[in-house]
Amino acid sequence: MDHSGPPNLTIGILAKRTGCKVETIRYYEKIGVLPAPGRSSGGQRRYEPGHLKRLNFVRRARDLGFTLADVRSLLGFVDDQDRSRTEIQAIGARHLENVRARLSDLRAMERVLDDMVVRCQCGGVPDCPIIDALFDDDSMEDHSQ
Amino acid sequence: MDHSGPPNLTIGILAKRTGCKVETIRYYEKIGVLPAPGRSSGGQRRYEPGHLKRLNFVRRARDLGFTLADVRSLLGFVDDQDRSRTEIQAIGARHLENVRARLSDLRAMERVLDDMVVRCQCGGVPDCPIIDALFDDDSMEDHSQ
DNA sequence: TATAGGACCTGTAGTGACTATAGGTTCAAG
DNA sequence: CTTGAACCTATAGTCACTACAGGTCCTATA
Repeated sequence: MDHSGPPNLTIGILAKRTGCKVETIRYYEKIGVLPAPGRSSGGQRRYEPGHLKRLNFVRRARDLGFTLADVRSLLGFVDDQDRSRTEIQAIGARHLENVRARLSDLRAMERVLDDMVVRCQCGGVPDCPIIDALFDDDSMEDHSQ
Repeated sequence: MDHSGPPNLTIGILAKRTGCKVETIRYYEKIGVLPAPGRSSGGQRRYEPGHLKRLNFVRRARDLGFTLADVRSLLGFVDDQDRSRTEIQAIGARHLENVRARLSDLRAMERVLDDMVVRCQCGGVPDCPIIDALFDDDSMEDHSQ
């Protein structure tokens, strides 16, 4: 009748709830991003709600393209609330810049690729605009920036 | 007075001309993307203009985000001109789709990050919108799409 | 209670596309 | 002939996982 006991969060359930793979969870534990949980008598991992919350944080940050190093920093702020909060903004802003740089690269790629694919009604390699675009010097000289 | 001899393209010059690092060029040779050049009497690589052209192709394709596997395929078309040219377009089109998917992911990231950073005038971790956004469930539920 | 089979365990190796390092050799200018 | 930059090979490291091998545990059903 006592169902207030431990929620018996196995690694598989945690995986399902967070969208992480089981191996990834073990990997996060190994590299110290997720604290080691308790174990069952047979040695299997048994998690608590805090783990779920933290893993969701990690997954979400990763989805946003933060590196694991960034994630570690961000978790540092969570774990040690006394650290400067402006650093949090700095990480966010720095990452936003990264994302915007990648965006502009990708937009340039899209433009060139679209051009290539649309123009490609080629009758063979010697006249293929895709191949040509890659061999010739003009098309991509500085898409970065 | 004979300056029609071999252009003495060393690996360093090739690197400078293509924007590749020396190590990357040796790596491309090892994995078979760039053919092994001749050697000097002392065993150093001496390239010919064809290598420069091919390496430029590889670098440009990589810049456009093609994988090395794609590059290998594309070079296959160059090396064996009898293969179906529709495959070239297929590779281009498939890659364009990839690029567009990455673009839409990045745009979603940008939106969320910008939001986070702009709103972050936080006075500490407990109220930091960046940290909150990562802990709470709502903000990012499906940016992929 | 026995058993089947899914979930779990550890440890290691592989992925992609390089990059870095160590420890040595060659080349070309002065 | 010497100096030092550029080259050589081979190996290990990077990031963020992913996959595999070879085993153990847990639990639902017969």
